[in-house]
Amino acid sequence: MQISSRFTLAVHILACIEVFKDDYKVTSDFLAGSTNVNPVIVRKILGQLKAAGLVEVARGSGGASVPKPLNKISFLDIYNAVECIENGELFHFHENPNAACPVGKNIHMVLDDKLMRVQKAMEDELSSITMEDVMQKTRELI
Amino acid sequence: MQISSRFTLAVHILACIEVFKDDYKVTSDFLAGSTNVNPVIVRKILGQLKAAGLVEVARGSGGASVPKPLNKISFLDIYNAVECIENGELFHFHENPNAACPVGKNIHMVLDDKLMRVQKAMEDELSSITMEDVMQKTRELI
DNA sequence: TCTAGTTGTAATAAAGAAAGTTACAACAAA
DNA sequence: TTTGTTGTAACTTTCTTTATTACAACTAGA
Repeated sequence: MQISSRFTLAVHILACIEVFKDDYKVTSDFLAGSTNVNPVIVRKILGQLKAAGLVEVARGSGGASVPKPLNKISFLDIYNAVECIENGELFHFHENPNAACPVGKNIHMVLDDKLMRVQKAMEDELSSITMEDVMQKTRELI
Repeated sequence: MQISSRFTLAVHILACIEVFKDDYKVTSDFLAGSTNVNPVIVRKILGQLKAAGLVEVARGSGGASVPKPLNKISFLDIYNAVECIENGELFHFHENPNAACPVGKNIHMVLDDKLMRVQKAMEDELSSITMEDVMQKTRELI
């Protein structure tokens, strides 16, 4: 199972806001045009980013902006903002293993810390990448 | 989005085979009892593990066994066996970003290597954990 | 050889998540 | 007041996961 495209979409949106901030009012329709995604979906993601303090959205007049320095916005911040993971756990466990079986009874105790190590390795790497890195490479390529 | 429970299920199944190998014929029904999962699902996962060379399953007479040393079976082996990820990519990208937009045109070039770093960090951690670690802790707890 | 138990697999259903779409009230600036 | 935008609800479509039933193919042992 893959991590949903909301994450790459959110990064794309933040990059767009930054690239076009001086020349355009960056509305959900504008962003929908660049991402090729439905404007309502864009607005939902903007809402999640806003709740996490990663964007500001002008009600009524329209347009989004980024209120923080880009090197303070990590991929982990974005991931946590848009990827609503149950209990914050990356791995989904099969429900109700048989407590009458010595393996079933202990499987959670055995695996939980190991799965958490894997999740943490991924999150650590996510937190090492920022929107500043994205913008640097984007500007190189433009 | 979470990684499907097939992974934890597969680890549970391998642990069961190992714990009960001397005392029981470990059939899909037996495993279904311990995991509390439908026997057909268990057989599907056994099929995937078999295709990856991680178990052997006796056709007809029934029963599964592990043909490799447990320290040679990493979580990454199991993950790759059961988690059928599209193109092997952890992150799902939004389709067809607008090539007429400077951001949309370059978003893949900008993100692909960064996303791969995250995926690799996760896979490296997965490959550092083996079924031997699982069995050691399981035996401690039993 | 026959029987009993098991595997492999197809077909189908049920449930949940993701993404698209339409519609519209609330809002703010000109 | 008009115009364009946001926030959100409601509904749909599509896809994935898991469950379930059914059964042919298979093997060991009686």
